[in-house]
Amino acid sequence: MADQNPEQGSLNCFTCQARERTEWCVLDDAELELLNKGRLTREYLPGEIIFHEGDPCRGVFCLETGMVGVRKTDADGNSVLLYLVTPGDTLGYRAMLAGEDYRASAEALEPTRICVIDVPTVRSLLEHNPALGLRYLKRVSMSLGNAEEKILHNATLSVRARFAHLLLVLIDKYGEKSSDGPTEFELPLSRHDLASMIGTTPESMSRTIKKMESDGVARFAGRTVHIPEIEILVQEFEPDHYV
Amino acid sequence: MADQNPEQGSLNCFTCQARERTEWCVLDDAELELLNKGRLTREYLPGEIIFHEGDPCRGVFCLETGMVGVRKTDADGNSVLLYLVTPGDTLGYRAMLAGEDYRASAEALEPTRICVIDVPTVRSLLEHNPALGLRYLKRVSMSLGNAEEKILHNATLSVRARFAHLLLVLIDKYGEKSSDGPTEFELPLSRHDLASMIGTTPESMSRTIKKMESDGVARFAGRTVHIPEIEILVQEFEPDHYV
DNA sequence: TGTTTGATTTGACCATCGTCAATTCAATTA
DNA sequence: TAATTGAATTGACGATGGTCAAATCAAACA
Repeated sequence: MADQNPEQGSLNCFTCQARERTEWCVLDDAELELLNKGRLTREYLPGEIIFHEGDPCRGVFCLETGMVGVRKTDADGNSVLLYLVTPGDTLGYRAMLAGEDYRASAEALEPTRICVIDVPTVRSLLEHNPALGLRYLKRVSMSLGNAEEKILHNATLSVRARFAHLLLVLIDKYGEKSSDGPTEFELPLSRHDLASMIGTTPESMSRTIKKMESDGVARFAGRTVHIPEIEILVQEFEPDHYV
Repeated sequence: MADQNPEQGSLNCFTCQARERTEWCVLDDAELELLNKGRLTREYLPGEIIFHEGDPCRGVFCLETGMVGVRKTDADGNSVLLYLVTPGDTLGYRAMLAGEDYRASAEALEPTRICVIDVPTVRSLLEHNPALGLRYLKRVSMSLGNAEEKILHNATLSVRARFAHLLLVLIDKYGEKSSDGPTEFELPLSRHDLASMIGTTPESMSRTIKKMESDGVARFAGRTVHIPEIEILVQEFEPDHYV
């Protein structure tokens, strides 16, 4: 794990660019001071583990730059990639709020700069500012809604439909927001990780991509994806969706 | 929907038997008064819908007696049964806390008695009592952890292993808590609903049950299940678990 | 430029599981 | 008791998608 490096990025919570996009936006100056004191900045290189499934919760992580993947692995080594965490997102709050050990692990997928806020600080802030709790409640509840949707999708949709859905989500997050017409964007993930996001194997992922190309739904060159018509992708996911 | 029936069950939040097991246990008398005022009791017969996916959130439901199933259904009519809600559980809080419409529907599976607390009341309580928010945070966060685990299980385990796991969960909730030796208990669900809890079809459910019987793992007579040795069931779910 | 290494793709195979249709079972009612 | 109804089971079939092994590709490096 790389050491703290105050040269780049913001020096503290007051000047942090990401703050307005995080839960902390509801804190007043005194509370920000507390937050800042309970804070420690860390840097990770791709592949480095931020926390492991089963580890006791160390606090809440605020991602400043880079990208983190949240994975859950079973005894046989099978795993799913549950979340991609990007700047402005918080990480590790589920375990903290549930009062549990981590039930998933977090790994840097790119060079990543993160602040860790220790458990007592977060707990104290939560106990004194109901608005912060409400913020987290909203976040966790929406996340639960998404997880439940994923359970339904995985149970009822084909690999191809799930992949179409994943592409739409990734476009929404990493691509330009043109709702129709041709779209081009960069996948932030390897084939292996794409596969584990939709609960399938790299082999099936490959074949699905190939089939989609031959059907003219999308073109893949390495991590670059070209989609001639977004609407076609939507119909892959919702067969009865009409324009 | 049956009308309010004050003859049976508790008359108000102060005398409610279930209260100590709910989030409301952190409220003081003044807050309980408010809760009680924002409350309305309803009764439902099996099959009756308490709320529908897409409906605007009406509040938080407290289950006093009976049982409710929370289902999520897609455009093609495929559905999964996400939760079984039993007395002392709360229902519908996810949508309320996320500030969303319901993203699943709730249906009475047995004759059921529920209190509804309207949105403004819950919101007011949450804004003034951080402890209540923390309670809900814990509940939603643990629920999210379980949902994420389910995503992993559905992606990596066979129907049979998932069913073994479901049986263990149901035994833990509805059976006697003997950790070893023979166990007998009543399934609270039809074959169809068992299937939709693990994301499969009634046909596959039937065949899985048949296979488990012929393997001596369990015996099924209608809704009565007899398990000669719990540990065998655990091994179905975790093949490398050792005694 | 050749080599190494890991990612990706392809091929071959087949197990699991979903689908559809028919049958059996069980509970309720005429 | 016979008839009705919906749930559960069984059979037959095939598609989807997983597994394993081999081949190919691409990036980093000597």
